Amino acid sequence: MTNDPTAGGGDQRPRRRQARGERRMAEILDAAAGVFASAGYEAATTNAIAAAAGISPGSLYQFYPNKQAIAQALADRFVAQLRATRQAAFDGVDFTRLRLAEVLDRVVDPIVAFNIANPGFKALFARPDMPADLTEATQPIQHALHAAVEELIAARAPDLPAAQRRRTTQVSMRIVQAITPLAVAATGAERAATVVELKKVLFGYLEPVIGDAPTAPASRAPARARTRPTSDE
Amino acid sequence: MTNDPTAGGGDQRPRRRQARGERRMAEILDAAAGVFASAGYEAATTNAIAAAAGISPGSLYQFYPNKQAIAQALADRFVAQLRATRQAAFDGVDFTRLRLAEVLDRVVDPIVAFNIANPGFKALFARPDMPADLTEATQPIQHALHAAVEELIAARAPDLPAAQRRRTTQVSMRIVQAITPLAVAATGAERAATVVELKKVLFGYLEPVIGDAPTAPASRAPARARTRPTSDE
DNA sequence: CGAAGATACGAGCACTTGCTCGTATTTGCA
DNA sequence: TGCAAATACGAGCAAGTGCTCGTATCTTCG
Repeated sequence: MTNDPTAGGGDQRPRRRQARGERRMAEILDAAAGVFASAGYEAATTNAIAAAAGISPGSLYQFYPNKQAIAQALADRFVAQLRATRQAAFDGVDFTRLRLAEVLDRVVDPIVAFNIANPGFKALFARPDMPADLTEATQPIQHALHAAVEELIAARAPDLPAAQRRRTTQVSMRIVQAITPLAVAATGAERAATVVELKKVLFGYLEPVIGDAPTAPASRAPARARTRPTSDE
Repeated sequence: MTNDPTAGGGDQRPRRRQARGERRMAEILDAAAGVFASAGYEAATTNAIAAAAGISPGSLYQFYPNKQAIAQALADRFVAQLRATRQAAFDGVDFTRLRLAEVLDRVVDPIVAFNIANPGFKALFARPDMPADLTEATQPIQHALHAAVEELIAARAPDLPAAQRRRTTQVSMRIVQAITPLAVAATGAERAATVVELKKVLFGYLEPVIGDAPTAPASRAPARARTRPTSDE
């Protein structure tokens, strides 16, 4: 996604890579994820990333022109994984035929799992200490997630005014963003209990709005909510 | 609070200040609050703070020995205000005799108002890009808040297991921390609507735990919850 | 008044950061 | 095998940071 040789008209030819080089680039991203996760974007030094990857600073700059390009490539990698996660959770599922508790299970669990599997993700995306253009890279997927959630709410509560629906969506996403780190930081039973709390919060907030019971009969043909295509990507 | 001449046995005598100097120190903190708010702790430069305060870097260091001391003094100032806010909201109030909706009004509104009145606060306390000892400065007040909330929950739900009570407290506070910035960023009706959403979230989460109705009869003598002294400060 | 100390200045020091450059080694391919 | 390109190195540069220092002015108070 980042090193497409045909992309970027303004750039010089993006240099032929050997298989070894491709591997190095992935290793660098792995190292960068760890360094970003534990230090944040600003505090993470390129020398530290190079050291973590087991190479010299000069070698690092053979593959990425600057620090931001590293973060960008890492962000692209995260975005791709998150997109896949989102698709697995949302696409092809008719949320009008599930109980709210089931909906929450299907949506929350993959998100938590993703954050556990990718420790650097939150550090890179949720921290406020990064250049604006880096934050922009995350916006497509943020928007896609927001749209998916808002669509879910619209399907179950078609009469909710648009402004209120937007607020409900925004608040719900903030809740997930706020509580997920708690679950990630915990382990074992405490982590599971935290996830349960997260779902309780969402249930208590959303139940009055979109109801607990399915809004569509279980034996009907697929409702429109699943066939409406997502607008981005 | 920071420059108590009798405190800090290991330090040299902390220099006699003229009234002018005291004013300068306050001006420096005002300037620092703005710079920290817009740039974050790491990105904020001492030269920028000095410039914002209208003085030279050298003059700045006549009053604060280093950058962290500035942040520390600013944090102390915020903590004092937040403590006053918390006392006004919690002390002398018997939360067992109020409906949950009233409890939320009494607790949430001052917190939101405080965050609106002190834009630098969140920048200094909620950002992850600061030294650990700086974060520690915020812990007394964080703990006091946590204790106050946990006590509130304990008063209304005495049978809740301690571990669950702690989780409920932690999650509730995270929710406030996550949604409050949304309210601060909004204005007018949208801000009010966001605060309403925040209270809805808390109500939906807490109502199954601590109930909506008062847990103590309205005509009794003051219950224990208000007389138990707070342990810190 | 006059001296001690508080306040003020701003060039610049010591250090760190992202990044470069000259050079050496390895790989792919004819 | 030979050679061009890719990979690798690491000392060190330019810029930016927190902070210092020598010096000058202003306040306080005997």
